[in-house]
Amino acid sequence: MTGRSNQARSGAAGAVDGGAGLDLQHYFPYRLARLAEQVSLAVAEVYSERFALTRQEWRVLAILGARSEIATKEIGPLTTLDKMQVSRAVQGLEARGIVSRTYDPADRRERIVSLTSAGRALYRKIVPYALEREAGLLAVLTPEEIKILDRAMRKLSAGLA
Amino acid sequence: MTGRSNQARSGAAGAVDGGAGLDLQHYFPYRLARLAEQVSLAVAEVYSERFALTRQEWRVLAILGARSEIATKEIGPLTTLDKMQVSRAVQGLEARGIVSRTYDPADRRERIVSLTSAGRALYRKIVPYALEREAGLLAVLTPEEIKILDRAMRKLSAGLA
DNA sequence: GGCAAATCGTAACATTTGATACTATTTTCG
DNA sequence: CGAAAATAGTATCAAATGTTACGATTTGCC
Repeated sequence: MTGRSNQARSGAAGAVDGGAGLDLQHYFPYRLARLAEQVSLAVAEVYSERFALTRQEWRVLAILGARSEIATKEIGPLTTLDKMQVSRAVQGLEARGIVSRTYDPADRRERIVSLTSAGRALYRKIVPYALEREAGLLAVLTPEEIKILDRAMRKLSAGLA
Repeated sequence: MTGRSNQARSGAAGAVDGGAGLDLQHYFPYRLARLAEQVSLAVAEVYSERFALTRQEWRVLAILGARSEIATKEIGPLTTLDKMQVSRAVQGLEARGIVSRTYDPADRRERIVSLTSAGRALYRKIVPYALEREAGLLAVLTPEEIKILDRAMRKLSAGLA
C-alpha cells in the first residue's frame, strides 16, 4: 500500500512473469483484514472468554447500555448485524436474563428490547475492560497517528459507501 | 478513539448511569471490524463475483502467483489460514484445475502445490483488477495519510503480537 | 371498509466453518 | 534397531452462519 509497492515486480522467484505481481503481505485489503481479526480476537477475550458473550451479543449489549431500551429493528443498523443475527443475539441475551422483551403496543409486530437489572450490572462490569482494551491497543500510537488513522478510516469508509 | 471520546458520558438518554459509557459507533475495534468488512466485500467483488473464488482460495492463489510452487504447510503462515482452511482451499482449487499437487518425494506426508497453466492464466487475469481495487480504495487518501496509516497498522499489529 | 402489498421477527433448511480425531509417514532417542 | 512421539494433511462430526420462506400484523390504496 505504500504507493506502488504492489506494482510490477517481475522476474521474482519463478512466479508468473510478464505481468503485474501482487504481494499479499503488502496488499492493503489483506493487511486490513488481518489486523481487524487480530484486534477482534484481542477484544473478544473481554466479552467472550470472561463473560461468555458472542460478538453479536456484545454489540447488542453495547447498544443497550447506551440506550437502555430499543426497538428490535433499530438494532441492526446500529450494530451492522442483519436481522437474523439480531434475532439470534437478542434471543441469546434473553435466555441468559440480560435483556427482556415486550411487544410494542402501537405495532404488535415489533418488539422492544430492554436491559434487565442483571444486564445493566453486566454492562457496567464489562465496559471498563472493553475501554481498557481499546486504550491499550491505541497506546502504541502517538496522538497524531491516532488522529490521522481516525481520519483515514472515515475517508475509506465514506469512499466505499 | 479520538482521545477520551469513549470515556464517561454519564446521564445520556436513560442509559446506565454512574459509570463509564461506551459508544459503539466510536469504539475503535468496532469501527475497524466494520471497515475491514466493507473493504473485504468490495474486494470480494473481484475474486468472488467475477471469478467464483472463495476468500481462502483467493489468498492461496495470490501466494502461488508469486511463488508458483509451494509446500502445503507453508501456505498457512503466509495467508493467515489454519491448516483445515488451507486443505479445503487447495482442494477447491485443484477441483477447478487451478492447481495440481504432488507428494514431496523427500517426505511423503507433504504435498507440493503448483499452479497449472490455467491457474497462471487466472492469476494474470485477476491481479490487475485486484490492484485496481486497492488503488481505488486508497485514492481517497493523501500520500501522507497512506504513509501514516501504513505505520499505524504496523504498530498496532506489532503491539498485539 | 377491504384486499393487496409491505414490514417485523422467526422457523426451517442449507451451507460454511470450526473442533476433534484419525491415517500415513517421519523423527527422536533409549 | 525399534518403539514412542511428532508432523502433514484430511475425514468426520458439531456448531455457527447464511438463505429462504413463512405467520402475524400493519399500511396503502381503490
